[in-house]
Amino acid sequence: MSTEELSQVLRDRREKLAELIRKGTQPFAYSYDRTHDAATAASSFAAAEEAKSLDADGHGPRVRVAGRLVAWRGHGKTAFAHIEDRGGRMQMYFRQDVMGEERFAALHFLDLGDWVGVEGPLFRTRTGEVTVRVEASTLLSKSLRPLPFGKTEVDATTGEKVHHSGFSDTEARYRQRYADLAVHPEVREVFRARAKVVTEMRRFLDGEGFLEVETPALQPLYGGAAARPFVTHHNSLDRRMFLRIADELYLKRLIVGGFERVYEIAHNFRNEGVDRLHNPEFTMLEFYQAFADYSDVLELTEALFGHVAQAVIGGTELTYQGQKISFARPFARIRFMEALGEALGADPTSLSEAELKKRAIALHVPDLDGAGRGKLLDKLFGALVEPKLVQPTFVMDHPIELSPLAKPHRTAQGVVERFELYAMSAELANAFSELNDPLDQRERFEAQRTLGSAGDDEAHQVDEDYLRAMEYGMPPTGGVGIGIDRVVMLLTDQPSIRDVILFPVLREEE
RNA sequence: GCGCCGCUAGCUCAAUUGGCAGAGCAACUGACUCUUAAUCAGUAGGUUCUUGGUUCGAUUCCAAGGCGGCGCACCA
Repeated sequence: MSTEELSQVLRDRREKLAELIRKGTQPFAYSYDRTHDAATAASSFAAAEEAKSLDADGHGPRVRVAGRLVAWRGHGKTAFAHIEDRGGRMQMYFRQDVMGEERFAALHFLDLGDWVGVEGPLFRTRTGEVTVRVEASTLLSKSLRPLPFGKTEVDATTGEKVHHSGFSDTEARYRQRYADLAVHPEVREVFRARAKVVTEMRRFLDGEGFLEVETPALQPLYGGAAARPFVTHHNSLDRRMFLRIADELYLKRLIVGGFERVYEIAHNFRNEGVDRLHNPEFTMLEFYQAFADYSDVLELTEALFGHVAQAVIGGTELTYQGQKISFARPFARIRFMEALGEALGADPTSLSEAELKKRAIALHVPDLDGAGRGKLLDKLFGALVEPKLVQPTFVMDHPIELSPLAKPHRTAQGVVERFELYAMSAELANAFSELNDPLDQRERFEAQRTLGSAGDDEAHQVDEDYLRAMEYGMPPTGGVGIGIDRVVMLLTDQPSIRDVILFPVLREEE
């Protein structure tokens, strides 16, 4: 793009850059040797005050700090500014009589968004803020495009932060996440919290003796969930391949192989709609424990949630979008059929398929064409019970038709040993006593194949290799999948899954 | 896929019934040696998402399209 085509603000910056280069300044430095970040500088000054080691002018330790220039207030022969680095914000005080005329004049070439390094002693201003009395400043990288900085004011009476202007266009914030992050420290905090969630899940499972593994994202057959896949092609093998919709079947192969406790934090890909709770690419934790059933892994799931909540938000109580939610153990437990029966006013097992369909139609549940008994039960549950599940609730023992990979319930008819954890009316986790009878598994696959040929494009595929693995012998196993993005949404009070994924899927720009 | 809402300066937003497209912040020029939404004076900055239509005249009305948000559907 030629200079003439650029808007005025962009042109100004390029002209400044050209002028800097003419003056012999390197506008894109190679490195900067800093001694402190904003946080360590502030604490070292506080320590010096405590030790009464400030000099006669009130100066504490000398520091070299570096960061992005985020605020500038010029006052003639002095100026105040803030830089922001990993440790927070740090104020700088520039004086012509301290820096000398030439260095002070060079500040004219700085813009908000520039990366700078400064050096000088720390002191406390009249208003009490720890500040660098800048003796020398170095431009580290010139910003050629203005960042959409807002301004924040602290309300004198309430003490609350008031935001002025700023960067609020959601589309631009998702597309230009770098700018969103650059001007919104609170967005950076969300993703720090996300990293902590993942770290703490690992720490918890490692502590329980689980082995972290990696299984294929590129799969010859997809499975482990009911979803449409992304299809791709391997050129040199000339073979169709799928991006995984789940890692479940691979993890259970590893259980067959003798790893008794395994887990994976995996990206799954599902070729489906995008909304507040769904991104086509998302992150799931799955873990499998040999010799355990779903009751055992339910206990483990509760403990894991407790551990993560404690580590990330310091407790089990939180507010999500204005609603108080408690992750204090034990979580509520309801049986799928009982909860549905209560909502229907009739035992769903005693209702015929036609009767169920009539009920669904009466509730204006759409898209019932070709829905079998399992799907009808699921639709009715989704319409009648799910919206009520705001507090963490384990929904137990689902209809067998819905769960082709789960073991039949040891006492109840027509259901499997399965639980899903719900909170804020969204599914957070899904688990079963894993089906380990290869003959039963084959029958379930065949039933899925029938559904598939009847037009259900989410029906499970028959995975012969998985059946072969199970024939070698799979120990009784409990397995759990947890949607990490949704857990992060909850713990960080974010309304959309896009707010916890750095680069969410969007349509093409323009 | 359907419905509703939105798209105007770098950012956040105005614009009467269809009548010269404006403000705050950012930018630029100047003043100012403890400010913090610094202040004060001045200047500049526009493909009003795109295409087409109606009209003497369209940011405004109509049609189609694009992108986004929300809701619905889909997502066991």
